[in-house]
Amino acid sequence: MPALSKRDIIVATALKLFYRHGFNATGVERIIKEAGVSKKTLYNHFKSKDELVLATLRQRDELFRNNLMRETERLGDTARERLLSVFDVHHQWFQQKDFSGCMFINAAAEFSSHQNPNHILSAEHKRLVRHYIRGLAEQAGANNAETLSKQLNLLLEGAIVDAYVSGNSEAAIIAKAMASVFIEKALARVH
Amino acid sequence: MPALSKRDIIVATALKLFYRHGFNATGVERIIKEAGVSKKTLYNHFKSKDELVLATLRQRDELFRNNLMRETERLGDTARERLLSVFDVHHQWFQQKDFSGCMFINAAAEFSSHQNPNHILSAEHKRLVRHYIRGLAEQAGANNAETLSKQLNLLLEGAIVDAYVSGNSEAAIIAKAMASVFIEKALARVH
DNA sequence: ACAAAGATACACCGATCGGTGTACCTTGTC
DNA sequence: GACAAGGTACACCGATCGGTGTATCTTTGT
Repeated sequence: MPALSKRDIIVATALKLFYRHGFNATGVERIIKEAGVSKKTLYNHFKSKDELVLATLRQRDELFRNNLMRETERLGDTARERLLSVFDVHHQWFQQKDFSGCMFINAAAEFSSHQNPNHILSAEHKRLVRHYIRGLAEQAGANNAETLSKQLNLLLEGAIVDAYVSGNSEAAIIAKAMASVFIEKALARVH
Repeated sequence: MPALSKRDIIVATALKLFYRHGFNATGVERIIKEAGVSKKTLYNHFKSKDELVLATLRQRDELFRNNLMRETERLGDTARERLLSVFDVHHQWFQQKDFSGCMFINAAAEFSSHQNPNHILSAEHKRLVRHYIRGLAEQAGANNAETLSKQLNLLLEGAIVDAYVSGNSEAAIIAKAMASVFIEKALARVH
């Protein structure tokens, strides 16, 4: 019994290639070649390339958020600390040599229609990340967890783009320092 | 003598299509069709599609920054005010019905290699926008114009992504409020 | 041992990709 | 009125696109 099903191999390979080279720029021929799988097998598991893209994005969302939550909780002991370690986790991410920006921002760029399932899923991913941050903000006892989560989320997005497009490897550091200002504000005792 | 040369028509048409549908997803066939121009004419002005993409991005950079500077200066009278009106200009941009995010973020997503000329030009565009902001910060007498410009730039990037991917039409408002915190800090009298 | 499931190789499909070659036609200039 | 420049239409190129059909082979459960 294989630890990885053919389907898993296909998704993992497609994920790597889509992330590295883009969606439209990656043909199914290349995916099956690198996955070591026949074209028939791919189309046995997925009705179309577009369905494969969607499955790939779903997988990425799961892997990304699981890693974000695990690492954030490893680096920070309290909810307050964790609001900041979110930025450290992003910083680590930006340093990885295969960092190619946020796959969901990239997907939104290629699938520009807001009705496109891939774009919708990208928005959903962003919503879920922000939801996690809002949870941390609530646990930390923030005055307005909703507002704080929107602020921190915006800083994260900015850092990702700056790190990727401009290659600014300290983007997360700057964003973290900015974040601390709003965290302090939101967690200050109301007097 | 035509007001617009064939070349200008081609670039303008390609700009619209690339921005709306993406680079790889837009074929030259469609461009020449909508531009009302023969394929030979296009390849008479540009050696390849990639060269057309580059020319298109250059044009976009010029148009975007000219508009940004003009509108920013129209909306704010002092340098301090203008540091904030930058966000108002972005807010207006986000409300436009043909808003499809930042063309340079989109380009970086599709041309992922940092050595790719289109990616390099995108980074250069971002650098020039930040340079403009730093100029405003200096005119306003900021303590550390370099730092402030990095902070405001990060907020702008975040707002653009949030407005586009998640369709958050108030992203610029949030970013502006956050920006004011750092502007206040940087312009406070040192005592 | 046997049959069903699933994977394989490979040929093939029409459409589209970026790009070229040819031949004609329009336009402004001297 | 001749000429060159630059435009047009259109056929065509090899390559690749996403996707399918067929026939064979390997694995799997019972």
